[in-house]
Amino acid sequence: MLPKAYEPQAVEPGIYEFWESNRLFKPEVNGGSESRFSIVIPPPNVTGTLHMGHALDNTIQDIIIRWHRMLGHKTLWMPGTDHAGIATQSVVERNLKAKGQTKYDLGREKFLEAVWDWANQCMGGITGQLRRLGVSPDWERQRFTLDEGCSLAVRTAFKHLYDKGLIYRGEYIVNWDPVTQSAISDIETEYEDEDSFLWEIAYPVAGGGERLVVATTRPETMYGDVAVAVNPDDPRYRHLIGKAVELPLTGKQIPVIGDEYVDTAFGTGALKITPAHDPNDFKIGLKHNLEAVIVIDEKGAIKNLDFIPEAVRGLDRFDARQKTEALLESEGYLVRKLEHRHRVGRAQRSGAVIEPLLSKQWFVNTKPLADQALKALDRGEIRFIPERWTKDYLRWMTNIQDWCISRQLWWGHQIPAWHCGDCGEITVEIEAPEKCAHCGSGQVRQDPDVLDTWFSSGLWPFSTMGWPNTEASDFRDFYPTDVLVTGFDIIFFWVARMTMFGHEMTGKSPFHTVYIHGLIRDEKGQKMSKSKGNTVDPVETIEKYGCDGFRYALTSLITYGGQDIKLAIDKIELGKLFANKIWNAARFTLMNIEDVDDQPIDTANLSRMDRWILSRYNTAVREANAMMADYKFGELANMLYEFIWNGFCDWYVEYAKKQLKEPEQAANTKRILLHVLSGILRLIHPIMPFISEEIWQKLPHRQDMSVSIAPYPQADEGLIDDTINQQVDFVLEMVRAIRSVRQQYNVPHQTAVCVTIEVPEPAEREAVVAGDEILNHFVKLEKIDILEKLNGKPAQAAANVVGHSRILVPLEGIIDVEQELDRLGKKMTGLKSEQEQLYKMMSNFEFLERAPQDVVEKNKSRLNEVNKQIKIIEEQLASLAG
RNA sequence: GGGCGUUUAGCUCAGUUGGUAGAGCGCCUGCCUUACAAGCAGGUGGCCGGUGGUUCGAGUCCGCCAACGCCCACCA
Repeated sequence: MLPKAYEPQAVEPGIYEFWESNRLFKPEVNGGSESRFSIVIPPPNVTGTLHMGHALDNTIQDIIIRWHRMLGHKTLWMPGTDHAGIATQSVVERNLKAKGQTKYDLGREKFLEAVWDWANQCMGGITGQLRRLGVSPDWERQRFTLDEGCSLAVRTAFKHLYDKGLIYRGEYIVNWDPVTQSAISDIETEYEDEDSFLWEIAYPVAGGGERLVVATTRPETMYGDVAVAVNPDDPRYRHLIGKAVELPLTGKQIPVIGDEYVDTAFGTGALKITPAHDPNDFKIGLKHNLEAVIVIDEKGAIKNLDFIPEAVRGLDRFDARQKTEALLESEGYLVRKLEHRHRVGRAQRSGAVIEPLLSKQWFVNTKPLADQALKALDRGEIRFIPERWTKDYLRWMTNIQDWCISRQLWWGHQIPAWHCGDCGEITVEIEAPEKCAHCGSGQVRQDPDVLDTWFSSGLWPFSTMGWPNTEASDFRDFYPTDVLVTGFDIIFFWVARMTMFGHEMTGKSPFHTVYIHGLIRDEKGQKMSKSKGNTVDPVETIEKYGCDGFRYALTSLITYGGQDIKLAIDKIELGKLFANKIWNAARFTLMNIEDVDDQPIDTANLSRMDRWILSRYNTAVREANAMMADYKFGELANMLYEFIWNGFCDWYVEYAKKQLKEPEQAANTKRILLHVLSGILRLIHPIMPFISEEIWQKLPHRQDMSVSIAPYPQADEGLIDDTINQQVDFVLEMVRAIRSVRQQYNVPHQTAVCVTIEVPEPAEREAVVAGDEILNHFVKLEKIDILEKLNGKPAQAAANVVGHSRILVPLEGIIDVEQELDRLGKKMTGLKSEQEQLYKMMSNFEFLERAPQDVVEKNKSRLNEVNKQIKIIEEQLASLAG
């Protein structure tokens, strides 16, 4: 006998172990299948911990994967982790710092060993947490972005792109993070408005008392100024173009140049040009052939250069800003300091203010790659769900900028480029070359930089499948993959890179569908973040509520439009209750079908409730498959909840109690209970894998060792019966109406009552007459009179209406006239307003003319019903008054 | 400056070919009915952000406005 309440914590770990040890997540469990289906996991950071975003993302993937596996497809979910360059290296550096060491103390080799140790130590953490989430990737295929195969893929791709001229090395302004001391890409920087100042500084014009006032948000960069630009159409300054101004505090002379870029309306209309520390100035500098003077070093400190005031040299850029301001003020160059709000770029990872810095880096020329991906989008080879993300993807791809891929880190894929010590040329090879390809010198040294983490992530859908070996069996069987599931925040970082690389390296889109889900927010709608301290730990939540309840909650909150999800604790609570409900429905069923035979359901011998539940069940099956195919997971979860709880439990199981006592029905009822329960377990399994498995193991006559490989139910259309549905639903509505009356007068549920039902409509009468046993069972009737027409009026009866029918419950002596008048009066008000609206429509000539016939008919019959109900209530009110 | 999303019952949210509103929680009432009190039954609760339009008919389509949120953009 099953325990009274479902205890997820007690069963979940054992079940996971059962799946894994039986290797049920391997595609080979459906070995003979022609159909293939594959997903690659968005590899979580190897040193990371599972957060709500992962939980949602992986639950969705697991639902899709489990469904396909149960459909019998050869299904692969490729798992793995990401080495996450900056994130991982920073952690190890921080740990070293706690010991008073830096990476330089260890040296590159020893440091990398330390990072590997750390990564290996962490590897089980995140994958263990994924297991706790119940997901079903093929762990035996687990990959790592820095493993041998992925590394080979990275070097191969790099060489391919380099040879094609799509990777180049050059000196440009990059986003420099002074904390990690590395370049980062454009999309790794985030801009936010911050309060600051606009400094106006006077640059004396050479040879005369005139002063040219520039406006800047970054006075500390002035030492790197090489010119002042004004708009050539600006009458205030036009005459100064070609002249020189003095760069305050330095004794330097710099030219005034004319450039249309300068906005005459902003600031003073004069722009200081610092090519080495501002991307726009860099462009202007190139255009005017200006030298770039680097005055801030990689740590963000002012360089030790002789033209810079001694007091400023070596200062951090923000201290230098203050010091410079002070110097300018004391020497009379500072004109004004205005409050100014402007956008400040910060490194996504470290939070440091980005220093635009001129430096030599590796870049991917992305335009040609993006073009291929865009063409594929045009051809419809890839689609986004929800569709609106297509536009974002398209816009970004269309305006794509070259991608800075080199990072001044040690942890990652070291760039497979070797510099020649003799001729200075670069040799790019997949394996380390012995000599320079250009001059044959043996003095070759590998480029010290590593690649952006997203470079290897971009190859993930095929590097994990064995590429560059295009004969690898996984590559042949499972590439391209089918669907990619992720959050919108990494469409540019990852999805775009995968499509670009996919087309370039394999000639194919790496997936045909990109399913984008919303962000998980806290119950107030705030973004969850460690710094805000509002994160909810999925693993803790699972421990507390059970994995299935949690997964149900997440799934039921997913919307068709992919909106962000506010994770309300109520919903998780509900998921837990739902699991318990399933548990108890199973408990009841199993208790009562111990001796069930293994014969098929005798469809020639079905009660009306039998036919009803089989019809509803098959409808649910049909819808479940359709919703799965359409990625409508929220609707799926809610539909199954409704069917299981309100359909199966509330009505069929209750009615089965009666049928089980009747010898001629018991055997078939047991078969039906088992059939529907087995179906429910399979239907719900992709969402709630543990409880469905736990119960599955206890089912009599089951064919499959695990529900995870049992066939997903397919609808038996022959059992879907709209007539029986409507008729039984009508009777159940009547049950509710009678219960309502009973409740109104506090009739104890054990007390049987007499009911008189007036059913003038033939169709309704047919339903009620055929369903009187149902009525009887659900409302404990002492006596039921079903009449076509009431003869006389029963005194002291409480009344209700359903359809065209009148329900009378004679409750002699108990009737409270006041209460009854009030109750019927309320009902009347509602009916009257509905009647009024219906009349209005039915008397509207244009409505009758233009509305579709079925709508007119529907209105007509509803009006009929409303009129009848009003009449009945009027009669009852009259009888009460009399 | 562009673009996107959200605005429906006290709360969290469904509502996809336009036919006048649903769920869960909460609240109120009655029940320990032999699967489940983590439950059962009954009930209360909404001019669907505002405004104009298309239509016989709009939560649902279109325009404008408002609030909140997000993304993108080199104005120093």
